[in-house]
Parts: sequence; structure tokens; C-alpha cells
Amino acid sequence: MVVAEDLQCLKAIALLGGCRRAIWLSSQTFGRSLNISPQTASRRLISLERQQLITRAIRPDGQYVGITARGEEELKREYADYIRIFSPKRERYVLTGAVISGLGEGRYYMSIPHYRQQFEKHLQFEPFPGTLNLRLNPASIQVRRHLDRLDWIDIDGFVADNRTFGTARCLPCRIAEHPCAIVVPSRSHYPEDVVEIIAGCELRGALNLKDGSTVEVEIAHD
Amino acid sequence: MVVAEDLQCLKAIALLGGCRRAIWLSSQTFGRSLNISPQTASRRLISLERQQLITRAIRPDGQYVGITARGEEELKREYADYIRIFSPKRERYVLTGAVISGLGEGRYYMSIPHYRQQFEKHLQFEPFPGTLNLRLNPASIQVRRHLDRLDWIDIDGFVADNRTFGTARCLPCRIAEHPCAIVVPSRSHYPEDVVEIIAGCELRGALNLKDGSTVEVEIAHD
DNA sequence: ATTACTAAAAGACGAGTAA
DNA sequence: TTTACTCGTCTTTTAGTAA
Repeated sequence: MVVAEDLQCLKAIALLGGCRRAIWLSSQTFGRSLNISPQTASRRLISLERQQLITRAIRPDGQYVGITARGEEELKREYADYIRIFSPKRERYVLTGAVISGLGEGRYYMSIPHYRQQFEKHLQFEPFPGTLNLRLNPASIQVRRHLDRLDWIDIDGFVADNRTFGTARCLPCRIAEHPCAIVVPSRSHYPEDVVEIIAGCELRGALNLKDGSTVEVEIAHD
Repeated sequence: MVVAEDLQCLKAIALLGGCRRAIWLSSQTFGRSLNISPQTASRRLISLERQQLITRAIRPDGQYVGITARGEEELKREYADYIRIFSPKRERYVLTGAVISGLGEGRYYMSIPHYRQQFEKHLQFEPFPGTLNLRLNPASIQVRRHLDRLDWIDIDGFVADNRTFGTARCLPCRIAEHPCAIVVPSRSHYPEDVVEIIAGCELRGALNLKDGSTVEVEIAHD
């Protein structure tokens, strides 16, 4: 991991064209452009060279600096981060399924404070102690598989009373303007056509759902 | 100017979705993800808040952090830098003109060590002490005007023997695979249909040029 | 568990200097 | 002019602690 200051210097060199060719600079001119002393600039350049992020050719009147493949990789990693921040793919997925009676498993887990607390932290709502289970349409099963590529929120497991409570993951979504989340325990193997959903209220009541009612779940992920 | 470490933290928050909504984090979890102690993480968050780059809501079990408009601006500035590095526009310009006899002015300047040294530093060749002057085709005069928008390399002036030697600027280019540079003294007002070019060799001889010969100058700028 | 303080330890900075 | 060292100073970090 490259420290922030070194990365800043590397970027400055890249902006001067260092990725394409060796550029001339002196510690003084370089330092001035970064608001640091020539000594610090020199030290930073030495540090970048030691990390093999740049190559240098020292001359009596300055130095020629070029960015190595490793250096460019590092910059690209950084660039990729900014792309993730500002150019989210904003893919929108919709799952369609029918309400089914759950196994009561979800309700049980939602009653455990450790889990509830974590959901509360990461989601925008205080989870209602119960879940809505859906059996997906065949077409939605495909969509469901895609969702695994997105980055889910991790829920930590824990140990209490000599029992292990496993980890889980959840993905924020919406059902008819109600903020919800799909929840998947990491261990138990769910049938792939079933999803379990938590929300801030009792969805069955709020949306007047019965077993067999059709529901659309919208995932607007970036 | 935001310091590098603060920017790194701001970016980390943005990656967690901080630009879109308030996200939950604790100094410990945040610190671990950045390889810094919880104390430092806390201090950084305080620092970011003081700079109005984030807003915070402290809770007993952590804090909710959101990125302000100013914070997002700062990140976008950084993003723009990386775009400049990796997505250069790579515009290609071509000037066409006829060889003319220069005023000898160029040759004189190229004989002055202070100027020669600077050209040598910034360009990929050791400048030949002479220049090639071209009178541009009418169509190329338009192109020439566009070139002013690109970023030229600045050549410093200096004072010697009670005389002031002015500043100049140059733009790397190519004539038939010969690396060259267009040179423009900052003071003297050139006619806009004339360009003066330096290279690593005597272009007239190398390309067998006479007065009136047509020459193409290629500028591949990013 | 938190946040955020204080104080000791570590590390970075820049002046001075040599080559 | 450079680069890059040493060294004193100052800043930053982290451990410890309180709330």
C-alpha cells in the first residue's frame, strides 16, 4: 500500500506527462508545485524510486523521471476508485415473485439483538421483527443470480451461550416505496428461487398481501 | 488545499457511498480499512468536519458520516486529474506551410546558452542552433490559432549584461519523424501565418528543403 | 462498545552542508 | 545551480484514559 503523500507526488509526475516519457524536473521546481520544500521533494522522489514506482536519471542540473509499470498500475487503481465513486453503473434490477409463508426462520433471527443492531446501523430503517418470503418467477431467478455480483453489506456473526450465530449479508432494495433489504444467511443453503426480505414495517399488512400475492422488488444498485 | 491523508479518507468515505447518503462507521472499523489506528481515524474525521468536507452525527455506537457539496467538489477535482492522466484527448493537428528564409532571429536566440539549456531539459532533443521558418497555408492559420489552447512549455527569460532576455514558449511537434518544437518568443509579435521551428538537426539539410518547399508539421497533443 | 482528550513515542520536515 | 546527507525541531501518531 502506497502512502497518501507518495501517491500525491506520483500523480503530480503523471500530470506532467511522466507516464508517457521521462520528464525533467528538479527538487526545487517540483517542490514548489506541491508546496513542499526541495528537501522533502527530494526525499519523496527517493521514496518513490525505492518502491519502484518511478525511475530516475540524476543529472547535475536536475533529474529525468519516468513512471514505471508498477507506478502506473497504482495510479490506475486510484483512478478506478474515482470511477466507482462518480460513474456508478446504476443498474436497476427487478425481481418478481409470489408471497409464500416463511419457515419462521427469518423472524427468529430478526429477534436477536446483535443482528437487529447491525441491520439498524447499515440500513435506513429499523427492521421489523419478521420477514417476507417470496418465490421468484422463473425469469427473476436469472436476475437473482446477477445480484450476487453486487456488493452486499456484510453482517457479522458472533458466539453466545456456547452457540455460534453465523454471518449474513443483505442488499438494500425497495418494494412499492418501502425501503427493504434482501437478507441471506451465509451458511444455510436457500433454494435459489426464494428470497427473504426485511423492512421497517410489516409488509404483509402495509401492502395488504396474502400468500400468492405478486410482489415486485426493485434493486437500484450502483 | 486539502492534505493528502485527508483526501484519502474522504475518498474512502465516498467509496462506502458517502456521496449519496449518510453511512455508518466507527473509528475502529474505518481505521482498520485504512490501516490506521482508531485514534487517528477519529482525528481525521474531526479534521474533515472542520474543513466542512463531511457532516457527522455522533452516536454512542459510532457515527453517521455524509460528504458535503464541498467535499464532493474536492473529490471531483481529483477525479478530473486522473481523467487528464489516463484519457488524454490526443488531438492531432497538422500545419502545412512553405519554407521561407527566417530573419536570422531564431538562430541568434538558439545560440544563447541559457535558452539552449532550457530547451534541452524540456525537449527530447538537443536543439540545433538554427530554426526553420514556415509560412502557413491559409487553412493552417486557423489550426495555428487552436494550438494556443494547448499547454505549451514555458521557457524562462533572464537578465545578463544589462540586457533583458524575454520569456518564450514552445510546443513539441514532429516533421517527418523528426522531433521538433514550435517556438514563440513571448514579446515580439509574429505575423500569425509564420511559425518558427527548432529540431535536433538541420532540417533544411536533413529533409532536402529549399525556400518554397512544402512541409507538414504534426502536433500530437494530449 | 463508542468519541475524543492528554501525553509520550515516532516520524516527517526543512535548515545547513558537502559533493 | 543540483542531489542528498545529518541534525535539531516540530508535527503526527498511538497508547492510555475519561466520559
